[in-house]
Amino acid sequence: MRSGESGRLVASGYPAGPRRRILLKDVATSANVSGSTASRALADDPRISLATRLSVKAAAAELNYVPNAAARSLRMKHTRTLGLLIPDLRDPVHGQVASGFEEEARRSGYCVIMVAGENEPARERLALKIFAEHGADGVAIVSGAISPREARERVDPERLILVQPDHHSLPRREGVVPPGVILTDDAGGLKAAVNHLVDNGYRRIAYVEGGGGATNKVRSEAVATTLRSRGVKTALRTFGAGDDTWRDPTELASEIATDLPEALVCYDDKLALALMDALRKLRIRVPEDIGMVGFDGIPFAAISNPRLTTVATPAGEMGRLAAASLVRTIQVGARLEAVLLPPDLIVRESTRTLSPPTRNHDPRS
Amino acid sequence: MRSGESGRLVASGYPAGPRRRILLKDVATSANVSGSTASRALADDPRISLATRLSVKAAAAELNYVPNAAARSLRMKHTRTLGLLIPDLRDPVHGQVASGFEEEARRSGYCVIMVAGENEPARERLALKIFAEHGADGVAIVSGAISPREARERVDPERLILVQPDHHSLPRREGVVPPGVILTDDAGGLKAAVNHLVDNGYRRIAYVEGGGGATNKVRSEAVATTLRSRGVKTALRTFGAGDDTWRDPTELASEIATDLPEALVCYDDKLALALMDALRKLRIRVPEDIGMVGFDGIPFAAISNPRLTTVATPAGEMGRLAAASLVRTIQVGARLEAVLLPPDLIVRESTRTLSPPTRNHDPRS
DNA sequence: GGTCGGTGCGCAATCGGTTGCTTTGCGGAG
DNA sequence: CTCCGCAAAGCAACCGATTGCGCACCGACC
Repeated sequence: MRSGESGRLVASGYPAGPRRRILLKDVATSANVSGSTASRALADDPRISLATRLSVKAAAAELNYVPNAAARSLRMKHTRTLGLLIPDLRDPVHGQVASGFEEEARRSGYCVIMVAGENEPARERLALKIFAEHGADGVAIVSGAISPREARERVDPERLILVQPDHHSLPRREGVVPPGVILTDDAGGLKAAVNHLVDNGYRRIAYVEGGGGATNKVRSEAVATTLRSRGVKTALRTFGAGDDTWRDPTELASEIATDLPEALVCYDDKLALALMDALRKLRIRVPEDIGMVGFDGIPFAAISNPRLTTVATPAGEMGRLAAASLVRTIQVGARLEAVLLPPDLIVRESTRTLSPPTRNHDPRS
Repeated sequence: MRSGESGRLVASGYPAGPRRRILLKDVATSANVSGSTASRALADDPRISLATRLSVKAAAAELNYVPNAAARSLRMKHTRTLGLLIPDLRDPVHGQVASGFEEEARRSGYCVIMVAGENEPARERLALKIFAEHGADGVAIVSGAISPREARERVDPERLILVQPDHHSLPRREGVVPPGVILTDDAGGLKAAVNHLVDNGYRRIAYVEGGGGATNKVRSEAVATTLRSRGVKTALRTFGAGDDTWRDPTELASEIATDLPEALVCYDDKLALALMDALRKLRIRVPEDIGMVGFDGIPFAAISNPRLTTVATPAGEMGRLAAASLVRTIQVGARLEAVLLPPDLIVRESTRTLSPPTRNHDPRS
């Protein structure tokens, strides 16, 4: 804001009115150099003298120059853009993933195109095509409905990463995780959860299903396996449709109420929370009448009444990791590693403990 | 999948390996026409004969042609891209807005670049610059930290829309809403909430602040005004710092507990829920000892214990509307109107009623 | 047979940066 | 005085799709 500046028109990135957008050429003219020099000056090319660089930059700032990404991308063959395909931005878990992904991408100078796939293969395929058209330098698919195989056919596998905070497309073989995948050790987390229950005297434990996907299967089996390994004789009961449909929590609750287990391990927090609400209507108290364990560690699980014991997964971290991996792959060409993140059992009020819990990870001091 | 096709290489959008990406020219060659004809054929230009159009399209499909958006944008001067600047994807309200926005944009053939501003002016300015570089055809700012004035300086106001589900940048003058803005009638919603409280015998009502922003002021004043208009003598008490900082719910709760009001109207659901949790630790029961009203209508408010009475705003709808308005402006050039959406009071368990509520909007049957 | 009119397509310019190669200019060495 | 070499900056091609303009061709009509 030096005084003495005349009323020279300064255009903004989006010129108001019919004013023409400022081009590199305008900057060049204003700095008395050619377009190529201006380009190199802005890129700090050592072949351009410092004085020239400075004056070009000054001119650019003065004119409020905004480069045209389309033109640059056309020539450069990259867009500094990442595609993020995610089922539902309203879901707390997916919101966390998206947030972490965007944050990390932004930190690395990438911007992200987000599209919601809504768990519909057709939409997901369309999204992937959009990413291709826009030349996304990398793509992350969060809990995709299409198979990893198809995904890898449609997107260069080198530039693709599959993030599965709550969705395992296939039951994994023991310890084998395909490359380019980020997921959590659901089985490990659930093992800790079931151990916690058994350690505290719970015996008649049931699992409540959520959808008929592979994740549900993984979680269900993890509960069963752990129960067996602990020598709990009672056969694991499961509630749920067993198919792809989500049962109405109220209906599910009354089914459960007919022969109350001692504890319920739920597919995820959302289900657990909804179930707690439904059970309350039936005057069934948690944890007095029944124990409750969720999965995901969504924020509200920490302030529900009772506060929910849950297996918390690092959803935000998964998003961040995905973006970071993609960027690294793009920039140094290193192949994406598979990552298996450990979840964390957070013991709260929805399960009673015989003695005070040895570890309480609840971040709410 | 006709038989007889030889093993011709079919490239995908992202060719695996070193295979070159398919260009329009390749399609043209394959269909024995020029590039210009191919372009026109794919655009269904009537000047191209039907037969040619068909054969070009067949070739494009066969080769799995994916147009280069950068090249197209460069020439066409538009990108079919919308920019969405939003504070935090993890927040349930913002997630709803983002979800609605993306969905509607997608329906109209636009894709959206999302960036989180984290309530920091510097990040928001950067985001706006990114949108400009990428040539976003329209921009929506959700609850921006920068002033509407500055926003309109940085983005062509014709292409900008301000969405304020939970953030009023300025206390509005009576009934005057600036153009290009979508917001909710907070005052009206809160009026209904306070009326509900007064109608049901609540008198000593307090407001709990959330941050020191203009929204907080609007809401606080709406409560006060309604209280006065109902002839409730008790002066409105408010809890909160009065400045930009959010108080710790536990701390807030103990302050409230020293002289318990009959009901608390909270800045938003998140605060109300956190407060309910904190009050529970102090053995204060809702609604027996104190009534609770939230604001926003986030999903979890419907299954909290007790279920929260709240002023629900149509966050998803605001997002959808923003995208739709932007698209309409872009396509037909109509100036954006201002929209004031009515919120909806949902009476649940956190406020006791003298008689059964006349209307119960709780969607959970 | 020549010209007119219309249909169907192709040539080449264009969008706005980036970059390989070349040109300019200047100081110092021969 | 000429030549060499290097530093600094410009020319022009290029990225891939779109589009104004013009050309070729064909049947029809005078």
